[in-house]
Amino acid sequence: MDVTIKDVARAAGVSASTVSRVLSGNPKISPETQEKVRLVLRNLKYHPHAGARSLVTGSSRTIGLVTSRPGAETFANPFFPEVIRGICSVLEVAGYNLVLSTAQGEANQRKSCLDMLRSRHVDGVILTSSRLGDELIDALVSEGRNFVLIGRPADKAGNLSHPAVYAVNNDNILAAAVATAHLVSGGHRRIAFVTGPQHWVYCYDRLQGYRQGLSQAGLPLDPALVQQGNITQQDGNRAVDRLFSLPEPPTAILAMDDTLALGALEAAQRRGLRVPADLAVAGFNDSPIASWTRPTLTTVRIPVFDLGAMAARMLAGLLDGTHARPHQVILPSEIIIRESTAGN
Amino acid sequence: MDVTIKDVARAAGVSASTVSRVLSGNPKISPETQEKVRLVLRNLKYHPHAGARSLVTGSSRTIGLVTSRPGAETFANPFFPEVIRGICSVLEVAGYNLVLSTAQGEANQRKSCLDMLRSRHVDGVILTSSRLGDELIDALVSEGRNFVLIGRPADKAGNLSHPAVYAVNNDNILAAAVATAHLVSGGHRRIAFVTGPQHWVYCYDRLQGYRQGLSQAGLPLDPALVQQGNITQQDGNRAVDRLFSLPEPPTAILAMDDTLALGALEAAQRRGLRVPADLAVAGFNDSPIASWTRPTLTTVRIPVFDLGAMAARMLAGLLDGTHARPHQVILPSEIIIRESTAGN
DNA sequence: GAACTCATGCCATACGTTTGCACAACCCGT
DNA sequence: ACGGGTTGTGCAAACGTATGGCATGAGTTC
Repeated sequence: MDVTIKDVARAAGVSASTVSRVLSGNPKISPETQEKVRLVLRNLKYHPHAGARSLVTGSSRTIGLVTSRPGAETFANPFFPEVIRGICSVLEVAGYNLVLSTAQGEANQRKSCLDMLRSRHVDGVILTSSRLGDELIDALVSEGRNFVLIGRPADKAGNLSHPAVYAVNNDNILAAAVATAHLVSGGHRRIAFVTGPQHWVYCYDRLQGYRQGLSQAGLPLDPALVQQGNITQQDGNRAVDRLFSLPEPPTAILAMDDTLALGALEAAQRRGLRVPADLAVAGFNDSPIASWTRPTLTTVRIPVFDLGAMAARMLAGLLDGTHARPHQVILPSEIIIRESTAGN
Repeated sequence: MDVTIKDVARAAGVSASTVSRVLSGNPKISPETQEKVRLVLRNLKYHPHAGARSLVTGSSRTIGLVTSRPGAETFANPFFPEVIRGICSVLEVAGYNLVLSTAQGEANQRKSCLDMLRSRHVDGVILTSSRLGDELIDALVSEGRNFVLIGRPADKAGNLSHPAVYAVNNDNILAAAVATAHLVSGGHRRIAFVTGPQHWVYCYDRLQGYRQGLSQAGLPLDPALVQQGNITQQDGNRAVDRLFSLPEPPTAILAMDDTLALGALEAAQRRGLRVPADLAVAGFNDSPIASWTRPTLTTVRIPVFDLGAMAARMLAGLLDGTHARPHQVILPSEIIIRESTAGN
């Protein structure tokens, strides 16, 4: 059997409570006793029982991670491992473990997340993305749970919905507007937008940014130029096919994800279009592939590692009571201009 | 406060033990009582306290994941997210949660892994890779822990070390030998091998496969043609630089990872070499980038998702006592021949 | 109607920890 | 010598759950 705090107490000739206090660094224990207990702790290779501890303290030094992005995207671009790396880099020094939800699908994930909190008693949760009118966020708020969102809490109409929710995000609207402006500055007047499911806030926001970019340039929005699908290469292909069956095809495509941009690039070249001469293409995320395509791909770089690290830092601070700071923080993104839009 | 099993018992007019037995599906409870209790469980939104449960049962329906690969590789290729996807796909239906070790560095990870088992009482562990003479494996074996290795347990000399350890792997030796044979069949006689740190078993194995491939073709092994570094693009660059400062440079390069192959490709082209005419290049892993390079990259495809799923399946079976099957399973890999070796 | 079986559900205990409270020992100033 | 404060340590209760053994009562058999 495992060695318990009582075994240590007996071996050290003190009471269990004393051992517990030594463990928790309680200053009211005399140095000699501390030494004595510490020695025994080491000799007996004592390891605290996290379950028992959480039973009485209510906390488990554990936080949950919900990766509510669609599976295809999750592994197609480096978002997922990068954000985890960022989170771990902070959590390691803060002394928390990370529990992953293994659930797939919206309803399952919502259930799984709430379960981590209610049953497994994780101290808090990080969500890696949000939906318009996200029910999980509603539930977490109404239960008063500690959590940080990577993204932005938005209602069904796309407006900021829970202003008190801790969130870390990049300004997707601005980023898409900047990318659109970049294409405009290349002389483009008919710019298409290829996007994913609009229930994802980040998809929605990037579309808003595109619209904003157009209107700032005084360009009309042609609904036929907005192509929506899932976030796969094949959807990128399809978008190009549809766009080029239009009476007046676009001269530039802004895709809300590199995966889509890749698909668009592929389809364009298969059609014999020269990129960027006949069609400019830009993407989002600066995935490693973006610098290997021919032509290389213009894209918006998102600080994914920092997004994760900041979220973890906020959550850890929140739990330790050391974070009274702003509820929402925006990290800067950066447009990386490469050959696929070198049309100036 | 949370609703406990006693609250349910009181509301249902039964004892706590009865509720517990209903929860665990004990057949000695009459159907009527079961219904009554189930109703109250739902009404009161009861959620079991995992900590308390693990305190008495010793198990936590949780398994740990140790990602002992170097950070650079972890996020450069899709190995990490893919293997997690595979693991989760199985664990979700088996009803386990996944705890990630957040530790970095060998010693920390070893400590963190053992800690998950001893303190957090995870029921088992999956290791995503192994070292020659891996001390973590020794420790796990000597403590009699339940774990599955993705890879192969090897001693300092590279020989199979713990034959009873559950492991799932692809045959890296064979795969590298096949890749080497492919290059040989393209007429190459001077084939270089670019590899990573030899303390990783999979690096070591792929080197063995390369040697084996050479000797099967009756070719000598020239130590100068074996370049070792870390697993980054830059190391791929450097390898080419060194290889082409040799009096007799190679006509083909086999890299043990696509990241290295990418770096090699880049450096070769910067030197004005035509690939594959002047230099053939092949990699490992079939990362998405491999089909976007010019020329596209020949590579060995590893069934990463299946590796994860199989490991999870073995571990879950092991814990439920339903797995008496083989201790070591080998999954097939496949060479994907593309332009970068189209030299026949 | 007694003895016996059997299904059903309760009691008590155990799991390993933390923590409020009590208390013993000591020091200090009077 | 005495009261009043410290300082260090132990006692015991609590956290929420699972489970072996036992009590209860109904049904069965002679």
